[in-house]
Amino acid sequence: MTRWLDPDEQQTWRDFLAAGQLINEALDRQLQREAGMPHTYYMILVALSEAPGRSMRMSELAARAQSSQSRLSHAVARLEERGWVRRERCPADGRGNIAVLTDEGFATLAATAPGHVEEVRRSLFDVLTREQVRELGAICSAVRDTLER
Amino acid sequence: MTRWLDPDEQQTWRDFLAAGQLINEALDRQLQREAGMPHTYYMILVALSEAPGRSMRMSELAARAQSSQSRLSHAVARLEERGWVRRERCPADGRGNIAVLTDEGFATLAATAPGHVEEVRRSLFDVLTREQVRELGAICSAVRDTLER
DNA sequence: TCAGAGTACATGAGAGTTCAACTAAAATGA
DNA sequence: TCATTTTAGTTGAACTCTCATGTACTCTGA
Repeated sequence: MTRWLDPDEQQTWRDFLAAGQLINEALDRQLQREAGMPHTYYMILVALSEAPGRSMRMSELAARAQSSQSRLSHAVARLEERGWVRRERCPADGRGNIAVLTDEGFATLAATAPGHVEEVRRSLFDVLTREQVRELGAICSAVRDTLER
Repeated sequence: MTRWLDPDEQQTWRDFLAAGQLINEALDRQLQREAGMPHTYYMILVALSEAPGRSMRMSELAARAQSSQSRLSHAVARLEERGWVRRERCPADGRGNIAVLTDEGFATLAATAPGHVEEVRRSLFDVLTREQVRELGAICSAVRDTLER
């Protein structure tokens, strides 16, 4: 038997979907405007910028940037065209590729980060109380732990 | 001055993004598998199914299904090809179009809903305590109220 | 009553995503 | 050692989304 959502759950679910979408749209619009890239590309640059040598194997990068391999592959191809990332063959594993954040890529990131953080605050943190932020953290981390296997 | 995220906020933000994406991916995969449509299309069918006469003006439908007008227009075109939705001219306003859920569309929805709800529970509600669900509801509704203007 | 502004929706191009191949290089193991 | 399997990554096609633009209709006010 299907366990349908009761009215409260329905409401929560719809608010959850709406909130998530509103935030993602705000992020995408802001980054598209300021840096001409979608949020998924931004996450890739961030992940690279935090890696030692600002470089990472493609598959690890996909995991860190929450991207599928295929998506990452296409995305890095675009980022490479813009000169923000470069690909090198992996010496240790002939199958591997290493994505490297270029200086230009890093500069773009540095220039874009403040506006992005501002948008993140505006759309999420400024809306919530400290307590709610804490709760949200616990909730999302629980979801993540469960769904990430 | 940029108000950077402190480490806790960083963690919350990343968990938030990851959780949202995991849930959306789970939804999309499930619906693609079971009904051959993305979640956005499903939301359109749901909105229509709840409207009087299972029909709605395009612009109102866009609002209810959290879609841009353009996206909705493309989506309804596809749904029409599959015979799940039909478009009629609006008698009261020559500019308007009315989207109508067909019987086939309704049947598809009815057939798909149980599996979808199951997925929603698996990815969100079953993961959280009652209390967390309550908190999440308040949080998302606050975000929604703020970002929807 | 009619010109101009605004609204409703569609459409086409460009960009991103997904999915299913496909290539090439390890790893496995008999 | 060699055939098989697994892993890493890319690619192309089909699809969706966004953005800008276009078309048709309605509303407004002089």
